[in-house]
Amino acid sequence: MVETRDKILDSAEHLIQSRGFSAISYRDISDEVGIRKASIHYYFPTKNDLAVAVVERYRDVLAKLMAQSYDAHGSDALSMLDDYFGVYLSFQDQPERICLCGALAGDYPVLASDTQMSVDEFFLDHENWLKMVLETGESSGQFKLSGSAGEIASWILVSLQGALIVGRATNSPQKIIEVQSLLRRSLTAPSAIGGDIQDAVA
Amino acid sequence: MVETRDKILDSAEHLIQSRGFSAISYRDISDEVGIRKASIHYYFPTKNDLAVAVVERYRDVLAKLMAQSYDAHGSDALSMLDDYFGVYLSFQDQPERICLCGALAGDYPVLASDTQMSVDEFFLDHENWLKMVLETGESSGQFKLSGSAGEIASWILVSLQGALIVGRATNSPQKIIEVQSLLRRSLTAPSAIGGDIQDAVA
DNA sequence: GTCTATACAAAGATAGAC
DNA sequence: GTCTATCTTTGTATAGAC
Repeated sequence: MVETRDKILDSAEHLIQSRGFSAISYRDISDEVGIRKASIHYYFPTKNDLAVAVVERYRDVLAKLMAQSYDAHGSDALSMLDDYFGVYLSFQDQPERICLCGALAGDYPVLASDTQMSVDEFFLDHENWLKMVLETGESSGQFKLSGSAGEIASWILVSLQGALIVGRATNSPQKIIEVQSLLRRSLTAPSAIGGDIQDAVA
Repeated sequence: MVETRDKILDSAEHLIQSRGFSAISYRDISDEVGIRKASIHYYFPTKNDLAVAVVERYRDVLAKLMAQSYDAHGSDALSMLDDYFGVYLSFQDQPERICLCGALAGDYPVLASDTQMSVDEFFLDHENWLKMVLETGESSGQFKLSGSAGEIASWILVSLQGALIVGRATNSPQKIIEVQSLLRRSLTAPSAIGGDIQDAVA
């Protein structure tokens, strides 16, 4: 049986992803869950309490996914990268939604400080994990890095977050696939293959 | 002398950039401009009217910048690209702000349809201009494209927008410089220079 | 063109019955 | 735990005087 608390979190999560934190209300959530506004306050006294809980749960889900990916193929950086891309690919059949923390980052200055901290840590989690993946791939020879692992990790993150946000506004969900393809290429192709070598040397 | 209408637009613009569209009110603007709420309604009857006007002005400013860049060095793609990067670099000394249309894209589903259209067109303007720059650079040999010009134009746009949004949330304004450096490298370096060639051939 | 005044709806939040 | 009822503030928007 699904707890009321979880239903509230589910509703809040997707409403924030779809409309943004400032634009949603206790009324929106109570309509969806089928309870009264006051009942939400029982679980989450303030809107900020709700925000923190939603982000923490979201962080955990993603952290588990990343940990599982590492367990499954911790020495295969390309597979881990593809697992990470898969998270963003899953937004394709929910074109109204973007990453929860991407959405909250849009409202960042109006969030309470503990919500800000959670969002911040979400991004750092991902950057650190991606950095590990890139270093693994560089060691194994799968990747050829054109900059520091940390910088490229950050680039991957912002590219994908940006693709979700801009892609939603331009009705182009394929942006995510395109970005993934280009990122993959720039990491795996040391370029200058075949006919290009002459140009590179010249 | 600065018109009241322009003061309102100035205030609305930076408030949206800083806090997001849903989070700002006529009161916020009236406080800043020093007039009454009702006076804002004289110029912009509805909040949506205000949003459209702010976006249209912003679009025009950027379109003029891009046109000027083309006039100044229409055959030097690298200079045009650096001009474009300069727009995003200018956010470094205003760390609370992001691109107006990046901010509005975060609220996209709750915007009225004509505001949505303007935001959409803003992004298309930039993609098209970047595509032209990339094609120019490819023709002249300045750039070596690892995908279609359109795809890479989109990638540049989403990378920079993402860098602004995530960079604000992680207090890392240097993300913008890092992304620019990596983008520039991936466009200008056919990689495999010097010692790397052996690896590429192997 | 800017103001005061106000209408009306919606917001977050709390008290207290059940 | 969930409800009804209510408080208080804030929001968008309008009417009409000056």
